[in-house]
Amino acid sequence: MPAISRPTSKDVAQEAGVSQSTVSLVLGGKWSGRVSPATARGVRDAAERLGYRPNQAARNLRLGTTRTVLLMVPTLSAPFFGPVYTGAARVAARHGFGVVVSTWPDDAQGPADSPFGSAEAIDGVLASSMAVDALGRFPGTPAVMLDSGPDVRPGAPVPTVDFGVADGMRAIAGHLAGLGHRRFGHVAAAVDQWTFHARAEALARTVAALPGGVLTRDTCAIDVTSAKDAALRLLSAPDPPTALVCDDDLIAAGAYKAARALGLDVPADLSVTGFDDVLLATALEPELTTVRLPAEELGARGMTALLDLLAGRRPAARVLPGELIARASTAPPRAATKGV
Amino acid sequence: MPAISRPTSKDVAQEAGVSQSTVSLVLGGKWSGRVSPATARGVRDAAERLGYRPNQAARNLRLGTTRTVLLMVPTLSAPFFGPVYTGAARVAARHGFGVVVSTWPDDAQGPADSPFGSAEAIDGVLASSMAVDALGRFPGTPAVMLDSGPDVRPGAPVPTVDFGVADGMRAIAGHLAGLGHRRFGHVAAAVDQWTFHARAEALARTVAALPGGVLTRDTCAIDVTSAKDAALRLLSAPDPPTALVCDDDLIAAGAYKAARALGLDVPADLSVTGFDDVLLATALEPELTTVRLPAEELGARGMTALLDLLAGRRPAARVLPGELIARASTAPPRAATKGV
DNA sequence: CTGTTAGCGCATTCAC
DNA sequence: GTGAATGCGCTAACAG
Repeated sequence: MPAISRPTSKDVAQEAGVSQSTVSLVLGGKWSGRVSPATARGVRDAAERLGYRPNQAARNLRLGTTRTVLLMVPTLSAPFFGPVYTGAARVAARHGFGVVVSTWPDDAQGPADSPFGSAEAIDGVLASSMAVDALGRFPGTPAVMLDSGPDVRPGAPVPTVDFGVADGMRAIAGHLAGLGHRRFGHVAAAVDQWTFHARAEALARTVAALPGGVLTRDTCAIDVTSAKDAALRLLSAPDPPTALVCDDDLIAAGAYKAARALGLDVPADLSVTGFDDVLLATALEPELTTVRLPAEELGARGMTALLDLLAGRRPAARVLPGELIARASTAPPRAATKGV
Repeated sequence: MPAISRPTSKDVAQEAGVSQSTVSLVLGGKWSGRVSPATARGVRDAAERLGYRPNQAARNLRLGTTRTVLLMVPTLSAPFFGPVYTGAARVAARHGFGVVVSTWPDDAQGPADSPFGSAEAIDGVLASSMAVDALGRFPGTPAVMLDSGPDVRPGAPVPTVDFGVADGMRAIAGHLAGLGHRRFGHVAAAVDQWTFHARAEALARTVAALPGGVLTRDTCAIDVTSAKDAALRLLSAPDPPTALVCDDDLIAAGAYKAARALGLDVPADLSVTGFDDVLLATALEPELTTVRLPAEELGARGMTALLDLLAGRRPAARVLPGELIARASTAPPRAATKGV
């Protein structure tokens, strides 16, 4: 006795008194002029009556495609990835594709990490903010890397879409320098991702090129408490920085807290900048000067590239510029104001 | 001439000079005492050489299970769902299951909304923060509803896991009342979800039961600007509230902004409370009094319930208590302090 | 217009 | 110990 197995197209065919292929045609929506309206109607009714739902696994096997792509992100707890998904899903939907998300390395550091890799049947993968070798889980699967830096490996590189973080960081430093700042503190994220390395390097170069420019640096995890501590260390140095350049908006929130703990006013006594322009940036007081990264466009462009790849085209690498958003957390340093 | 089709187990068999079933046994890890070590080794080598990856669609079809469940959430842009995923993925991994995420209604409001519903082959669905009829997309699929309120439909209801939001709201109101507040303003989320209806009702009842209690109410979208406007309206009334109870931490951030715009100090002139206890709560200044909702545990319990369901057991509905986290955004009202 | 047939790639019986 | 045969549910040729 079979258990509560779901009805198959065969069952529908039997119920409707037709053959399986007719069912497939009707339910597949391609019966124009091939099946009589009456029969089609009967098939639909039978399917409805039985509560028939096609078996996706069988469909996928037969078709050789799932019209589904996987978006791999390092974590879902960072607000940054929501828009990336939205952008990707939007263009995917336009092409009849679906998007599912998964995290890697697994948010779930359970003892029994999935033994067989991903059980997903997918047509391609979009990997955001991770090293290229993350694709090792999906050898042979068409892939596009997002926010992971250019693929420098020889041979056939994976297409990439990145932000112009170096330019963004230069814009921040230029903005601050224009305000009169010379002593910068970099509150850097202690995260081994391309984007943070690129930010650090761009800032270092820019400050080095600035006459009288001085840069100190401390690192922290991307959370408020850790960021506050790092900012505190930077600010406690003799001859402390007049501007704190933070790798992330959340880190900037920690810098705010450090400033308050030391009785410093932002921006009068200390300028603070963030990066990413997430919701938090305008929730803070004063509102944060930061670099807006077009996260949704990253997802959209990435998906476009992946669909191109699936269609046999080779998309070119792309860089999406960031945009400096000057708000209320930056101002001329006290010394400079005094000096003028 | 076939294109770049991936190698199949048949190819591996040929390469290794054995039969398909031997390949399946070896790669499936169940060859103990059925295949000679030498043969097994040969198979592994051949698979490696060819870069063989089993076809998941075929595997899923044959096995009748995908060991994958879908987590459906309304949006990925809200910080709340990251932990839910983490909790769900953790217990899923422990049972050899994977979790993929999808949003619904689609974040991607593209013109061509996915015509065939989800193309995913899944064993079950975990639906968070949505109405029961969202499950209409997956009729017959085992499902558990999260943070969606009890399933009041007769018959075989869907198992649910919820937060004790009513108790949480009562705790907030009680805390504020204990501080001496009597005039409350509810900055409510204009979102048609069970959790917000429950919050509104609990607050209304509690204030109504409070001698001298007065409640005004305004609604907004869950974003800073909209929340600020709503708070401003509440605060501009004659005889304004001394405490603003916000439906969400982000809304509380908007309330902070409204207070500052009116020259009111939080908490001296105005107490503000949030809900959820997301990262933002401690990024704000002063840190926010709020109710912590165990989001990760919601995911974990939900997945446990779903796995029970898949195993043929019927999990009981569960309610996870919230916890009042009193921080620096609440204090006695001026009038009360003066009165003492 | 409709039914019959074949096979997608895999895991699993059952012979040998 | 290993190979041949079978069928999961579906779609797309091809007959009729």
